[in-house]
Amino acid sequence: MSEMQKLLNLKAAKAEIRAENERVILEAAETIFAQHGFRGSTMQMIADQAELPKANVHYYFESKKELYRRVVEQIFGIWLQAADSFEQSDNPAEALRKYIEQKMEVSRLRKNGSKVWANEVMHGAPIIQDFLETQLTEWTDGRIEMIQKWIDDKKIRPINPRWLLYMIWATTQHYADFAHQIETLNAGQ
Amino acid sequence: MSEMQKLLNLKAAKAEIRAENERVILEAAETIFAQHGFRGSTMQMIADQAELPKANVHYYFESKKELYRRVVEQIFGIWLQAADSFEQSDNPAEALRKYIEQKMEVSRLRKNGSKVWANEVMHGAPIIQDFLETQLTEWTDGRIEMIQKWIDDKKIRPINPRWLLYMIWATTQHYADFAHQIETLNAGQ
DNA sequence: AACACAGTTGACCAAGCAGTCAAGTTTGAT
DNA sequence: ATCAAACTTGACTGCTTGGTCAACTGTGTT
Repeated sequence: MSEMQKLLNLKAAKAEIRAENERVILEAAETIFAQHGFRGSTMQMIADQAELPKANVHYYFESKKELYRRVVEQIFGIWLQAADSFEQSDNPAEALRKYIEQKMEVSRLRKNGSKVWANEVMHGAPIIQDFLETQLTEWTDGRIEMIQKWIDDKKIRPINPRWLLYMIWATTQHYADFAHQIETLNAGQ
Repeated sequence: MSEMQKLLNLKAAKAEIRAENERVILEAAETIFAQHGFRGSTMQMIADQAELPKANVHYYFESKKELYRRVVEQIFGIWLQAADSFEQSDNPAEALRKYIEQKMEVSRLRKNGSKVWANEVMHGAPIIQDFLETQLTEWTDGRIEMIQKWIDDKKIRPINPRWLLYMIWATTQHYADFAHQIETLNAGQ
């Protein structure tokens, strides 16, 4: 084994421990933050959920705020990924269906993430304001242009594209954020 | 002045002070709880917003939980009031239009209340679970029956009535809960 | 003037919490 | 066997915060 190889092996092994622990902690944090909000969550709760001592959580994430930021960033990444499925297409029905399906899928599979996002935005987006202003704004403007083109080409009925997007977000998000209310109401069925 | 009259005057004057202070505190609490969530809000913040000493807030409301419960109950009252506008009607277009208008009005005028409600439900409705199970369930089942009748009478196209209601709630609520995101995205216009 | 009683308020306390620290353990390299 | 470096963890600390309390004020009654 060369010097370089050994060093790389060590680094790789350590990096794996770090990566795995960070993953476990992020997942636990997402669950706890979704259930109790930022202030309602304690580092002890997150540590218990991750089955690690509290001090160990602090070893990997400097502060509660830093951990929260990482959780929100991760969710925004998933959000953007789903957004990609709204791909350039000449067929509005297919493009919209794919996008809505994808959003519903995220709502189902990443319920906790959706809740954390909703919480963050509802409280004025103190952490992710820059995402809203840059990436999300750009993406939205692009899709609005696309929808407008469909309208100009008489492929769909005239509608305010912005409001259409807001309605899709509202309905898909609702199933994650208000899951509890919906489950309670559905229970009698 | 009779004994009785005097006593009533005194009681009325005192009752007014109490009523006014409770009103001021409830309004302040709604604002603070909407901005910071339950755990994120402190009694000191609420007291400052109400322009009263903290001890005075505790004089009128025994505990933070009690104050929060009162805020949420108040919102549910307003919610039910808006729900009344979905009155028995043979005209689906009018009934739905009125209801949606009313819900949008509540979202606009009682933004804080809507946010507190959303927060409460998102965290599993620890305080208002009984409302969901009784009053809200009854109301929902009634409207579903009404919508189903419209469908049976061929007055509207067939649609799952429950999902229609969920969609209305989702979209109207969205404008209150995600106001910040929407304002940010609209800013470029 | 004396009293009763609702309302007001600054000072205080105990519990809970984020974050620290120093003494450990593990692992792979030499 | 020894070392280095990353990782682990129980115990501790200072600060925040919900809630209490006792002294005080204002008002209408006798």
